[in-house]
Amino acid sequence: MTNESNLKIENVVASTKLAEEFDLNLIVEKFQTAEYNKQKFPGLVYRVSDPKAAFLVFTSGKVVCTGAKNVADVHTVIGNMAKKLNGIGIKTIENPDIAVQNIVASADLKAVLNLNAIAIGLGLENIEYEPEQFPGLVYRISDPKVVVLIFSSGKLVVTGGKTPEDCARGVEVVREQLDNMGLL
Amino acid sequence: RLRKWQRRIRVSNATERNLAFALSELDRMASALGLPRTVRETASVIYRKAVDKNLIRGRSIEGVAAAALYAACRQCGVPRTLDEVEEVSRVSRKEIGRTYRFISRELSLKLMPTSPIDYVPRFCSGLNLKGEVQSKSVEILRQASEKELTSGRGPTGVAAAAIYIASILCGERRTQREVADVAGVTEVTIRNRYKELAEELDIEIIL
DNA sequence: GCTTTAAAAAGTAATGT
DNA sequence: ACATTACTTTATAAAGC
Repeated sequence: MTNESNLKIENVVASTKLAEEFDLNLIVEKFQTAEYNKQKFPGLVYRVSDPKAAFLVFTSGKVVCTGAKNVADVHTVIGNMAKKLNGIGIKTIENPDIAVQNIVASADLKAVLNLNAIAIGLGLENIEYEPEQFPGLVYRISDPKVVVLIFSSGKLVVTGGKTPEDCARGVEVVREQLDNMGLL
Repeated sequence: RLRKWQRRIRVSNATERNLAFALSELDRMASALGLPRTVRETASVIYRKAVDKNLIRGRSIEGVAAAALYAACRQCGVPRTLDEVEEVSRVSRKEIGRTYRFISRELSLKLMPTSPIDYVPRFCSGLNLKGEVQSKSVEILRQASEKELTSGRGPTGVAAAAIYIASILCGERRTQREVADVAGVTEVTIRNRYKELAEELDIEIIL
C-alpha cells in the first residue's frame, strides 16, 4: 500500500578533478560564455545546455558540476566538458573519479499537514520550524543522512543525500513517522 | 604566584566587564522595544546560562544578547519579530536568527513557533482597538488554526488579517495600510491572508 | 563565516503596470 | 489590483579571504 515515492530529482551536485591545473584566463577567452572574476570568486563559471548544468572550474584542476537532473547526466556533461577543453588544447585526466556530493529532490505526501503538531510529534529538539522566517519545517534525519523540508501542503524537499536511494529513504522515514503519529 | 592572582583578577574583571556590558545592552534594547521588566529579567537569565555554558565563544556579546532578548520575548508570550529586534541591536537579522537557533538548541529552550494570537494585544493597542475587537480577532485565529490556515504562514501576517477582519465586524474599521504598518507586513500580505480567512471561515466582509 | 552554482518547496516583499 | 522578479530555508564541493 502504500507507496512509491513520487520522488523527483531536481538537482545533482558532483565534484571531480579533470587536470593537475588549469589556466582559467585561457579558458575564459576561448569559451565565450564563461565568467571569471578572480576577486569575486576563485572559480570560473561555465554553463552548458546539452543536458543543462553549470560548472565551477578551479585553477587546481578540480571541477564542480551543478544543476544536472540525473546522476547519469553528470557523467555525460563532465565528459562533454573534458572534450571541449581538449578541443581548446587543454589535456584532461582520462577516467576522472566523479563524486556525487549532494542530491536535491522533491516529493509529495498528498495530504495537508499541521506543522505545529508535527513539530511536537517529531520533538522540538529534532526540528526547526520558524514560520516567521520560512514556511517549511526543517527535519534532519541521521539515517539516511538527509535533511527534509516539510511544507503544510504535504510537499517535501529532500537534500543532503549522495544517492537517489538516500532521498527515497528519507521520504519514507518521514512518511512512516507522520503516519505512526496519525498526522498524515 | 602573584602573577597567577593577577591573571585571575584580570579574567575576572574581563568577565564582569563583559557581563555588565551585555546586561546594559539588554536593558537598552528592552527599553527601546518597550518591554516589561519580567522580559528583561528572563533575557538576562538566558544570557547568564549561555555564559555558564560557554556559548559566547566565537560569537559577539551583542549577538548573543539580541538572541537572548528575542528568545525571552517569545518565552514570555510577548514576541517581537527578528526585524524589530534587529532595529534596536547592531547585529544583522541573520546573525540574531542564527544565534537564537544555537542557544535555543544548547539551552534546550524548546519554544514553540510564535502564535499569531500573541501579537493581537500589541497590534490592537497600536491601532487603538478595544477588547471586543481583540476577542473577535482571537476567535478568528482559533478557527483559522483549526482549519489549518496558519501552518507555514507568517504569524504577524495572519494576526494582521484577523485583526483587519475583526475591526470591520466590530464596526471599528481600520484600513489595510494602518494594520499593515503596525504589524510590519505589506498590504498585499494582509489582502492574501484576509481573503483566505474570509473564504474558508465563511465570513462576509461588507465595506 | 563569506564569496558562487543549481534546484525545489511556499510565503512574503519590492517593483512595475 | 495583479503580475513579475526576487529573496527566505536546506545541502554540497571548490580556493581564498
